Amino acid sequence: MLSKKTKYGLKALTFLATQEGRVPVQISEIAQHENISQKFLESILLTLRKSGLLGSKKGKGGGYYLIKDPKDIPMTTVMRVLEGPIAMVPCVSLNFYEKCADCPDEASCSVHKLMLQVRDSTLDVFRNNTLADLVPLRG
Amino acid sequence: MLSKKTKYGLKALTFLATQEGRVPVQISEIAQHENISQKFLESILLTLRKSGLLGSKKGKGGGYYLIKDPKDIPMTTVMRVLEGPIAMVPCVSLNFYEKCADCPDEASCSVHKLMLQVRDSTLDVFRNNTLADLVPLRG
DNA sequence: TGCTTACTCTATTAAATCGATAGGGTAATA
DNA sequence: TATTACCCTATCGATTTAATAGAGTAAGCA
Repeated sequence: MLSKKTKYGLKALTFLATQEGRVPVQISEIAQHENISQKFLESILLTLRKSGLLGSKKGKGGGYYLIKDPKDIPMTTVMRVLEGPIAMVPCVSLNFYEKCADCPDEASCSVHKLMLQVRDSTLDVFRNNTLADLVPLRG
Repeated sequence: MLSKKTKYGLKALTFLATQEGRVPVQISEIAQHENISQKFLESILLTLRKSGLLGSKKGKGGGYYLIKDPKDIPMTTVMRVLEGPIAMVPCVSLNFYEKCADCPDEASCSVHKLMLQVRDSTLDVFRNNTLADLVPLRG
């Protein structure tokens, strides 16, 4: 299951990507527009800022804004920041690898074999999408 | 994350698929061979039996056995029984569809758009694998 | 019949995670 | 210097997960 944190984070990023230029947008505006609990969104935007995807400006006229062009933000990066590992099992994770305690041999593990394929296909999707691809075309 | 329930279930099914014929295998034997808590495995095997993937035999010489040929058991079925929805979000699920409470329009939802692609690619993997494909070749 | 084996089912538990909320702190700006 | 709006910590209830305990029941065999 995709966590609400990730879901809200994606929506917030998409919303910021639709803004003209890099004008700071207030948390309250994003929260209202996307139907998100404002306080919860605060912590999510904080995470995104710390990861380098967003910048922030304090005081009047402040808010959050994208640092890079949406076209240059691959979904692999976004997903790893928000959701963590892309793989369903640590033993097939590229960035969060961990050996299974119970499994004596990865090469002959049926779960490993299957989950490797899932990881690769999911990774393909995220690599082929940038934040710009998520923005709906305006009619 | 893949739950341990699914992980253990997959290992148990794979183990049963390596057995000659349809001889019942005791829970204790599977648990021991795959390093799984026996009691936990019990409940998993029960689920698999109720879903029609496994048969069971009580009393002496009893145990669990595959009902169908491993080649005829697609991973989509197995995953849905053990893990539930394949989609990461209910609004793109084929078998467990549910509308998002917060999202006014799926067609213009960035999360929906992305997760649809992930679902399709993951589904491809599961459709192209049967239980037989998970069994390691014996050297 | 009676004993053993091994599956069946319910209940309980501890731990972890999730989603949300509360409330004060602090930096920047007009 | 007052206001705005981000920053940070703590807490909380609900849910889920993984595991455990223990009693019940059907099947086979002597």
